[in-house]
Amino acid sequence: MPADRYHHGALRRAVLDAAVEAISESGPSALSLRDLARRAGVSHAGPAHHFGSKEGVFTALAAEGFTMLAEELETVSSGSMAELGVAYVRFGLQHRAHFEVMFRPELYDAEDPSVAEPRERTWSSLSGSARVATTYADQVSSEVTELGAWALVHGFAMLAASGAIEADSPDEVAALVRGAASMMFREPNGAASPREH
Amino acid sequence: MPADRYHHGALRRAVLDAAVEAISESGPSALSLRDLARRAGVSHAGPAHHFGSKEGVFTALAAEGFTMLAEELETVSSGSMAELGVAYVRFGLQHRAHFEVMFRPELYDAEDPSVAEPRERTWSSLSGSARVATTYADQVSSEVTELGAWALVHGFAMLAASGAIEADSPDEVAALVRGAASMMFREPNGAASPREH
DNA sequence: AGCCAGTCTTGTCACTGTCAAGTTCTGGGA
DNA sequence: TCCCAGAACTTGACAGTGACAAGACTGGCT
Repeated sequence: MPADRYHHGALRRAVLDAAVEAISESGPSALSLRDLARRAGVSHAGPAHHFGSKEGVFTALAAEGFTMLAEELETVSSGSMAELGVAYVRFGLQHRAHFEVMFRPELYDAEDPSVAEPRERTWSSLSGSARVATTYADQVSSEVTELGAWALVHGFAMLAASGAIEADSPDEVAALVRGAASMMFREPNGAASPREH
Repeated sequence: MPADRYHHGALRRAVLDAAVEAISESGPSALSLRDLARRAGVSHAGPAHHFGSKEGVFTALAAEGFTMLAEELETVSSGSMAELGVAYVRFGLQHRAHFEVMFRPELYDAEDPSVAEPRERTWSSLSGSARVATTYADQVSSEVTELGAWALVHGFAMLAASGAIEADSPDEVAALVRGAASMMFREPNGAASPREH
């Protein structure tokens, strides 16, 4: 459908894509509805009309992000904590724009069902795997292992996304995560573990 | 020094305190220089004049935050990874405003020496402790243990600060961190640190 | 006394998010 | 076929923002 029509017809997608682009360029705090409007070829109030407000745009982005992440984690059915962690971090690097919004809850409406539902799904993937991974050995409470798993993985993702970890490629970060996860959960250190000396 | 003088005399501190207050109320992205000016009892361009720009205010806050954190960690000389983690997370909860700015590098000039120097100090506290804690047992590379330690601790701090972890008191979070750290680093799970080495 | 570098103020600019009111389009009932 | 209710966008306006230039005040030095 041509861009010069009065009814854009695909404003929602156009705005969200523009938002991802804009956030990738200069972060979520620099996002401007008027800029989105320009990128989508629409009048300055178009985006706000469709999403209600700026917060509405962020909420839609967060919902989309959590949904993608949940699906991503659910395909990693190996049950290995290390592989789940790798997937989590990989997602953070691959969809940086979404990821940055998702974990900045003051930007959007975190209670909105479209966000809360997939967020619960990602959480149960992680905590479920952590529970299984430590059934064998430990006397630590399950709360500790589950939250510990999430914290480890989330910390890696945050540090990698903020540039605090200097790694040339996502694969390098993945190797780090794999190593740390198997260290914490005493999983067999698997094929991908770092080369031994 | 009276507040109605032309030369305020303590504008820097007044603005930074106002910033901490404002951020505690509604997050860093809602911070407005003009609001800081009002809180500090100063004309609308006062803060920007002193700090150069809004980024300058954030840079000063980040510098102050990393300095406090570095000193905090350096007093935890027990060498126990668990206790370092507790201190890290406790700092994040106690100085939430500073903490939120510190790990949002797009807000400030992360290369500024006033930020970079204390940031290096906190990092070496953490990685040093991680290195010691795993001297005994592991065959994992030191990069993995050091970054793993940081990620675990940072992840807890982020999740706690963003409200993702429901804990009634900082002490509860501290207990979680202690548990997860000793799980990962195989430290004795007791309250105190390993005295031998 | 005279000056001057710093400290803060005033005035203005382009830009932002939101809202109310207007315009244009779409689909479906008669 | 006509028409019209309402959805999809636009237009216009408002208060608020960060940045900058230019001015006003201050206190210390000679």
